This record gives sequence, structure tokens and C-alpha cells, in this order.
Amino acid sequence: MCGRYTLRNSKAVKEKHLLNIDVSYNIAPSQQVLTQTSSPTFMNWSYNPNWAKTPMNLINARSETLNVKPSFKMAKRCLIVADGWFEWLRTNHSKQPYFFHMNDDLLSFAGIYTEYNGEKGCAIITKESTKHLSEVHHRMPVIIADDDADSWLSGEDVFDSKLSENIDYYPVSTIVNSPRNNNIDCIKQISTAI
DNA sequence: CCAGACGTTGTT
DNA sequence: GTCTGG
DNA sequence: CCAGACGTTGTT
DNA sequence: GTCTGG
Repeated sequence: MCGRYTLRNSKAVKEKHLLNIDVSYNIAPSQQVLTQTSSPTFMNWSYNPNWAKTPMNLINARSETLNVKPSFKMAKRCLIVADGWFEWLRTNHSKQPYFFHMNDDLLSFAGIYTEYNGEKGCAIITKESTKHLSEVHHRMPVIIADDDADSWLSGEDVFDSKLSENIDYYPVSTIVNSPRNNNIDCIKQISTAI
């Protein structure tokens, strides 16, 4: 799935979105994140159906059930601007974080959002991992190619970008585990043999 | 019909 | 164990 | 997603 | 708001 990601390439964001951003090596749920709707929009990474009496604070939504679940019926669509994400490989007694990326290219995650209590909040759409990524984790974010951006935003379910095949990954320090840590060490490759 | 849930992840 | 905060 | 808190009283 | 369970 995707519960932590990065946005490091401020130069690319400036070129593409005409926006100066604070880079982050460790974007966590409940933070304000950069998305694209009809224009660049900052919103809370935390999604709630607009009828929810108590907040659900969802951070992911399964692509498989996007058009089925009542909680997503009223969702509007966005793209979430990123350039990498983290997954944790769970083994018997340890959790090893891995960083997934396409060098420092920008990635667009498929997202949905609502306005809840007067604030926009979003979730990242997930799908079954492609084969080469599934060794670490069986879910991954839906990545939208630039050519498909308008299709996604206008209601088309483009869940199978070829970009998924170009993703690389490597293990990183558990420094990234704490959302309080936000520096380049979060994405520094470590040896697998610890 | 009304009441009550509505989601994801992983883990058991 | 479970919820909240980041 | 993971980390870290999780409670009450009264007093300062 | 809308679906499922009783």
C-alpha cells in the first residue's frame, strides 16, 4: 500500500506546477500534501465521506472497490504529487523499510478527496503490486502517467500504467519509521545484510 | 420496513 | 491492546 | 504507515 | 447519502 511517501524534487515541481514547495523525505498521513485537481491544491492526507458522523481518516482506497463502496461514491478525483514512497517488509520479528522510486522523477498517485468539515482531505488509490514489487509488499499506489492525468481526473479508471514497471526499490534505514525524522537519511540506501 | 454500517492495512 | 498524532 | 500515548486530582 | 442485515 502506501502510507508514507516523498516529494524531494522541488525543481521538477517548480517546472511542472509553477510552485515553490518545501521538500519532504517523509510525508505521513494527516499532513498537508500537494495534489493536482484542476489546479495545484494542498489538502490533508486523510479522507472522510462527507456524511461521516465521526471521522474515518482513510489514507488509502482500493481501486478494486472504488466504484462499489458507499464511502467513495461522493469522491472527487485528484492526483497526488510525489517522487517516491515507502513500504515495510515484515518478517517474523522485524520490519524493514524500503524506498520505491523512479530516480527522482515526479510520480502522480491516483487520489480521491472530499471536503469534510470545511477542509479538503484525500486518500491514495491502491492496487495489487506488479510482480517485481510484490517481494516487498502486495499492495502499491496506482500511478498515473502524465498522458492519463486528464482521463483519471475526468472519471476514467486508468489503473495500469506501464510506469509501474519502471519503479526501483532498495532498503533504507529505520530512521524513516518515525514521521518526525525528515532528512535525506530517510532515503539513503543501506545494505540488506544488517 | 428500519437500524446500522459505511475503510484500509495486516494478521490470525 | 488500541487509539491518536505526525 | 509507524511511534507513542494511554489518567486523575489539585496546585502552580 | 447509500447499502446490507435483520
